[in-house]
Amino acid sequence: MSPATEHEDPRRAKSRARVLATAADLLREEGLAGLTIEAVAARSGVAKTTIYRQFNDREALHVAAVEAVSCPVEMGATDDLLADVTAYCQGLAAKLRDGEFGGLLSTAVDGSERSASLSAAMREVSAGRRRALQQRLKAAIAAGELPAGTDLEVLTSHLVGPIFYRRFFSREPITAAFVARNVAVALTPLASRSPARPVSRGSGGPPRSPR
Amino acid sequence: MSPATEHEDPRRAKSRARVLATAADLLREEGLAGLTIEAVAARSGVAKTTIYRQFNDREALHVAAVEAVSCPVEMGATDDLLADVTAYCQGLAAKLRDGEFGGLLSTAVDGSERSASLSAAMREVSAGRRRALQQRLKAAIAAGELPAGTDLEVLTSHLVGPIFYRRFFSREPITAAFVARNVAVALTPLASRSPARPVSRGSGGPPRSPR
DNA sequence: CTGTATCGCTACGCTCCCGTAGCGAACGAG
DNA sequence: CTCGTTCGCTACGGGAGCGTAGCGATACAG
Repeated sequence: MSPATEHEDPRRAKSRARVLATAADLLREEGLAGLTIEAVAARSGVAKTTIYRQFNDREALHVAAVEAVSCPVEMGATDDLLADVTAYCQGLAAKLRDGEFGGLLSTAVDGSERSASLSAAMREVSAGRRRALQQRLKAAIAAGELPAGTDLEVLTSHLVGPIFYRRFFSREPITAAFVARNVAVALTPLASRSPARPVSRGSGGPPRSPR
Repeated sequence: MSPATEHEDPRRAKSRARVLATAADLLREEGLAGLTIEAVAARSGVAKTTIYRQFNDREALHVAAVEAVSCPVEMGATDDLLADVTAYCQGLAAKLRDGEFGGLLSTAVDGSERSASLSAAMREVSAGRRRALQQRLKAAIAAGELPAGTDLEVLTSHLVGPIFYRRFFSREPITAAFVARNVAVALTPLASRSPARPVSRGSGGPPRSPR
């Protein structure tokens, strides 16, 4: 936006940080309906006028709040593809479960339906989060851990799609066991059968948390 | 609720139908924020007071609207598992793409985060929609089209999860080609290799609709 | 035909939120 | 130290929406 990273008045930066943090809290606690400029002002201690000086309207604030919580998931790089990907998906599941991320995302889903800028932000945040996964899978192909013709688009969908689906639509608990099974089923038929690791179904997590 | 299906005053039923239809329209067009009793009254022609006589508050109306549009997807029962499931998923994708269903669901995602009753409604609608798919897959196991140990929970997640993920999170277009590839990748490694149908990757839909 | 349920209408008090304006005080940069 | 920016504060007019109350008119049931 501003040409280069110019010196920004620290007061301005501090205000914005507090506003964005408060906005995220409000979205998480009360949903899209709870994000009002007045509520943000009251809770953050930043004056309403000051907020309007940095954000044109509620939507701009929402977009900024979503972008600010991009929430990357770490990706290991061992020689064990299944372990790396499983760890990644477990990390993603954990962030969706109890982080502030899930509550925030749900508001963005509704907002994106009718706001081009929010929709774009969602697309970007989403793509950015999957990038690490994509790269690991590409490396796996290069290393021969996955067949050359593997459809990465579909494979990543299989890995992360079900987690989101459970979290926001079917609303069943995302157990570690489910995530592990999900990854195993997606990868095992593709991976060159390694001799030492049969990847039995249902492995990986606690033996199946009852509820 | 009422003991048996007692005779309901047709006036009451008609009011409710009009209110629910209008509520769905409003949700689709303006999101969760657009669902106000006053707006429903103004657009539906049903008086505000009448609405309050049947729905306690905005949330009750939202729940009822979501339940009313349960939107089942048809499931074929030929002897071709891949074809049946692909058709099902294409139908689901179509409803999410351009039906009123997608816009409605997005509002329910946000609402479910903070409303137990909406969350329950989502769970139920979700489960109901998948039931046909589950049954077809179970029949496939019985018929030997799928191995006995198949994890149905994970498999259905692979089939429908990616479609929802694309629609609401990554916000990429859900092409027929993608759906077809998704189903093929999920089913092919499991299905007993039928002699006549190699299921090449990328098949099934129109050769890849550009946008 | 008669009683009852439901309707639409109007009006009300209340709360919340929007977005803007003008002010003096406080802070950071040079 | 001085200048310019940013801040917090107060105040305002206006618009929506909530949920309730009371009214006569009307459509259904027996």
